[in-house]
Amino acid sequence: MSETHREQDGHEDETRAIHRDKRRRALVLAAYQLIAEKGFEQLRTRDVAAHANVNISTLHYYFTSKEDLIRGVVDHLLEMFSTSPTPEQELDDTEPLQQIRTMFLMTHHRFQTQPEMFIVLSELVLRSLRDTSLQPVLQRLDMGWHMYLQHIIVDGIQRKVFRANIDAGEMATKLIIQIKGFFFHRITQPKSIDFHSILDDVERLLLP
Amino acid sequence: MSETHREQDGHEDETRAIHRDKRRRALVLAAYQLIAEKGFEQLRTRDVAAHANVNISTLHYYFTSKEDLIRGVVDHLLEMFSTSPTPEQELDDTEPLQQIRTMFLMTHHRFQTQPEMFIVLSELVLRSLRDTSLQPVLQRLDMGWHMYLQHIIVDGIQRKVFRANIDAGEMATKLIIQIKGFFFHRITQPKSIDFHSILDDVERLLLP
Amino acid sequence: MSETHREQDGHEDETRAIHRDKRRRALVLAAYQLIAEKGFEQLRTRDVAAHANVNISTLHYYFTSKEDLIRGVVDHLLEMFSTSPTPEQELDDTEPLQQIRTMFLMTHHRFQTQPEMFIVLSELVLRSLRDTSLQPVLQRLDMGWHMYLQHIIVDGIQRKVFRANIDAGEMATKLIIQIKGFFFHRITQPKSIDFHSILDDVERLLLP
Amino acid sequence: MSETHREQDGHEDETRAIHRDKRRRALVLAAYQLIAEKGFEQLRTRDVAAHANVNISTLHYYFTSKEDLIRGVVDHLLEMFSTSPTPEQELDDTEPLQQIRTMFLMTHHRFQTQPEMFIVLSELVLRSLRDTSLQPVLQRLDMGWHMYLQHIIVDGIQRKVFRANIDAGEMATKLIIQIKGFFFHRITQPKSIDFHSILDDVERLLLP
DNA sequence: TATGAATGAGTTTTCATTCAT
DNA sequence: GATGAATGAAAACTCATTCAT
Repeated sequence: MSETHREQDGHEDETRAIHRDKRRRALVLAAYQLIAEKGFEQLRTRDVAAHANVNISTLHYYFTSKEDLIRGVVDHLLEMFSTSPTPEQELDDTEPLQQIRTMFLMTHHRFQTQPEMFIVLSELVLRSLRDTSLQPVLQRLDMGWHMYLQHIIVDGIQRKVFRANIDAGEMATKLIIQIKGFFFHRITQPKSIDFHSILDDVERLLLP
Repeated sequence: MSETHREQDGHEDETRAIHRDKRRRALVLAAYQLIAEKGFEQLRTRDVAAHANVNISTLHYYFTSKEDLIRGVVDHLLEMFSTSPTPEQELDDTEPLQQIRTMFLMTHHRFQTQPEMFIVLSELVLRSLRDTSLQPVLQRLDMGWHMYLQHIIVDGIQRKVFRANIDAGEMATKLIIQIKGFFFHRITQPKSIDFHSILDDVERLLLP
Repeated sequence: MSETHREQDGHEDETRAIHRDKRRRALVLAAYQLIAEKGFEQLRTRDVAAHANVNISTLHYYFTSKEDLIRGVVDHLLEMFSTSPTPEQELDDTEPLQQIRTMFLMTHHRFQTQPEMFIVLSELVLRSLRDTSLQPVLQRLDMGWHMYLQHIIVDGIQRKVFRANIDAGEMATKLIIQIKGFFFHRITQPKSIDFHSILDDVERLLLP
Repeated sequence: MSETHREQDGHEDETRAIHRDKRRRALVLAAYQLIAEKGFEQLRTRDVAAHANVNISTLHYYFTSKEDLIRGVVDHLLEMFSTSPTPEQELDDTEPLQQIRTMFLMTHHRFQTQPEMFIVLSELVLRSLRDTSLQPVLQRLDMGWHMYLQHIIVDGIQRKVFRANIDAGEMATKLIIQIKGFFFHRITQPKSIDFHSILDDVERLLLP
């Protein structure tokens, strides 16, 4: 019987898939924003549903449980982090130092424009202390970042732009620590330091 | 019944005050440990009471509310941070560089022996995003730390041990950021870097 | 779309009726099996639909409500009970004692091969305590059975195979009670007694 | 401190234990009656709490879960069955036949006065098909009954009141089946047969 | 005819808090 | 001081049913 409507079904399936995706996205986004706003401590499925303008049952139609929804948020966050600031294609075009700079500044730009990203990430970091399933996810995120930086640094050493005696892996970690520290410190001391000052130090560490 | 012991009232008051303090401490400690273990998200007053071996009503006898108990935890944490690693008296005795080193190593030592302190602190930092009453508390904590470091750095500059062109306040902030970053990074990447390597960089930033 | 096939409407109606019946049957059967498996307490329309490989909405297209579906199950059960073991046509051919025996053994055979029938029936018996609409249905089922047995017994008495002083109606009830008791006891004590032993007693009650 | 109130505490503890028991009993009784009234299918913790005149939370203060409450009902039912109709002490005093009779009549009397007992028991029997933890409980109940009857029958055979060629164990089972069958049949056919008629048959089976 | 989406009303369970003793 | 008892409000989750297509 479905065969008589095959072409329509195809379209309908597509439309439905899109609709489904939309709703899921809306719910994940609502959850994401509420986590940023209130933390996991005050995250309520009701609020999420309300923010997505759907009934609480609808939330459970798309996500089997609160944890399932949170998994959706984690995926969303990962996606956000993986999008813009890893412009690998430009690796050969630009000077290594400039690349480091760009990366720092892009990250900083995201602090300003999308602070929720870092808040939700921090919430997840603390949560990973209890929820072991988060650990590999966060480690992969760090690793991707680390590898990207290490790559640039190795390149810089080879080009003799950076000091020869740098341990690239260690240095990459140090850069990450600088950024994490800067952000985490910012939460309590929003105006304590200029990000460029950090960047200057970083350059000093890299250049001969 | 207090009437039967009227003469001893003075002593009893004292005893009671001590007892009261003991109970409060026990409850705060239980809460503190549970926050470190499970985070605010999973903090339950019943669990706190159970860990302190008292009835849940007893908890509410000593703390009017859960928030009141958390305030107690904050005070406790502040006390812990203010105790050992601010040996101000030794400021003149020692070399500034050695003081910086000692401070870094003492903090690191606390990471190892009392990781809960940093976990609870992190939980509070995130919580301060919503609970504004925490902000001044955490700012004061940072400030105390900052002033201590700034003091050493100024001293180091005057003694010409440190570079002359250092902005002492900014540098103090940078040191704090290094430590915060190191700790926060540790949660997800426990074995990524040796703390001494960070310390080496810090020295390089300070020395001429 | 039905307009495009207008001429075939007659045939289609038939096909549709058949299809409709198929679907209903599939749903009823799924419900029947799930009641046997999990009881009314755990009967879920979603599970029924899933077992029949249709969408939950499809279930509601064929049955206006859960209760409607259950009515379908009752009808199905009644049909099952009315099919085989009432071979009325053979009544004159066989010896009354043999007929009783056959009936007992056929019922027993159904215990073994289709235990769900008796489980679902028991569930319905208990349900009839609350759902009065079930009462006449179950009473009719019993009555049919009773009349069949009574018929045989009367015949046996007339043929002087059975004792003359038997109250045929009462005896029929007693036989039913034996079977019901045997089955209900079996649920908790599956291996406590051989069915033939019961049958022997029954014969003793009937024969002079 | 508790030592100063030791005697009072003792009394209080006692009073509390009594109170606690009362509440638990009230809740179990409410559940028991609601199961008899509506079956497990319609058993709601809210209704139970309402019937016991307590808040739903109070129910959960005394029973960790609905299943826990049901366990309480099972215990209650077991207690009810174990109380009156096992007058073992009179075993030697009375004639075996009279004992059998008494037992049948007492059971019948309970049918009339406390039909819920048998309804709840039947609900549990069906539930035991899914909840295996009920199986040993119900088996023990049957076994106790069985042993009691077997005991009487053996005694009757020895006293030459009963037929010599009786298999006491089997006969005990048959008697139980008669009673179960009678009860279960009664649900759908309340007025189909006189219990004494069953009893007469039983006597015929036992006596020479 | 069939279904994915959506939901209202309810289900058990939890939890901070209060009360009487 | 301390506690067992009790609870209102809310939590996540469920389920039969409806609706639009």
